[in-house]
Amino acid sequence: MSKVVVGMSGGVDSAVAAYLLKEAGHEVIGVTLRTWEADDGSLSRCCEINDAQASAWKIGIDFHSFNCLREFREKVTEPFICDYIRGLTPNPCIECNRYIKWEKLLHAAEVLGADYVATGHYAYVVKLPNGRFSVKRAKHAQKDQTYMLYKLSQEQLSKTLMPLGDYSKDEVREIARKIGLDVAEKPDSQEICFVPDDDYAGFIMKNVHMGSEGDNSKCMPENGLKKAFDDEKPTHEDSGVSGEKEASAVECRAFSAGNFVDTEGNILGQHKGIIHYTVGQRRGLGLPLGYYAYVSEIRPDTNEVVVGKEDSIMHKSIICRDVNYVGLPAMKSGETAELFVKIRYHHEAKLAVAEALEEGRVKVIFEEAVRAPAPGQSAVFYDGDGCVAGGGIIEAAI
RNA sequence: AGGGCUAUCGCCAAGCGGUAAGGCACAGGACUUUGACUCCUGCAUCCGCUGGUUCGAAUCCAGCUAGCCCUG
Repeated sequence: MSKVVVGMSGGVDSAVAAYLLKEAGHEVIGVTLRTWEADDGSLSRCCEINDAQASAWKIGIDFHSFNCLREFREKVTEPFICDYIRGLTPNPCIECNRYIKWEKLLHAAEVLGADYVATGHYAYVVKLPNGRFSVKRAKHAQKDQTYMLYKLSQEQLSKTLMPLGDYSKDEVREIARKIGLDVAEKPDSQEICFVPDDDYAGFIMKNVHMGSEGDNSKCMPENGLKKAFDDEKPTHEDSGVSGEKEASAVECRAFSAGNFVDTEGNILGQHKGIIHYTVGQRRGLGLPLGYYAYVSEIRPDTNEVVVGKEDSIMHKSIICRDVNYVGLPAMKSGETAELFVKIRYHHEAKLAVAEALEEGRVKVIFEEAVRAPAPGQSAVFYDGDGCVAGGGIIEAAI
């Protein structure tokens, strides 16, 4: 039997996962990662240590907590803020899984002498005939959690167990009740774990460090912003100027009011600042145009939010970058594959053809136009055996 | 200064004497391990103001006020 570190968030799923592994005869150690603690002392919903520890106690396993406060800020929170400032729509859970949960859990496993890490995801880790590891949707899962896991490395997946693959949520709660876990009826988590009040824009305002004495160039997260801007600009390729100065200008504007414009450039009204919007958004625009108006594009360089009718957010193809290959060996430039692609967590995967481009990019052409692909979100590719790859959406076309 | 037109929910807008459609916006809820989308519900006892005609007016009449257009 193996020694397994189980990442325990404080919720039912991970607690039951720990229980099942113990029942299967493994030596199990519960670990909670301290990721985020707000000013008022409240914890992120992903690291409720007291609940996790209580569950571990009940199950009868060792328990440790690891401090990841700094890493979480550097890898999740600050990039999250920077992305919004750049007019993107980040998905912090995906970054967290790759750079915090798995990385720190594996580190914990190393420290504690464990062979595997385990989580409470409703999914399977599978080893394919081609020798690669992939994550596959659980049969009974009403929700497919593999979308959030596409960025995991082969190394990480090779050491991962997901014991809940064969269970439904109801069964998991039933088990939790049976063994007397206090968290058995705890509601499912929702919203961003470090933004419990569902006000992500408020979170950004609170956690961005505004410069003092009129020094606008300092309104940025403590660090990480420079780095974020050194990456190529995703939607506006060659604006010529680059570097910190421009970055600061763009960034400060992201908090200021600007114009809503239509595709012809007509001014339709005033927006509250770029960070409040995401591509595909309809509510909260305050534009009484007589028809449903959606955000079709966010332009950080001019501080404009482009708005249009539904057809303006329908796109037949997208370009992704930093594609991570999971079940599929890395595609060579020019190579194509017919796959199913999901451009957001909810929603079905849609039939598409992926064509590998240069520099880890992939162009995805859908059979039918998809609704509101948002730069910053991820496109995850699937075939019959689960997740084959995925990447960040740079831009939509057509 | 004269002539004409218009004034109905935050915006647009039906209504044409019988007791206020609709769309957008907005609010609340459902859904939801990201942001969104979607879905459901709510949203003018009152029709620029003041009088008048009528059993009865937002709808007809008069005056006033405001805006728009034309003329000098």
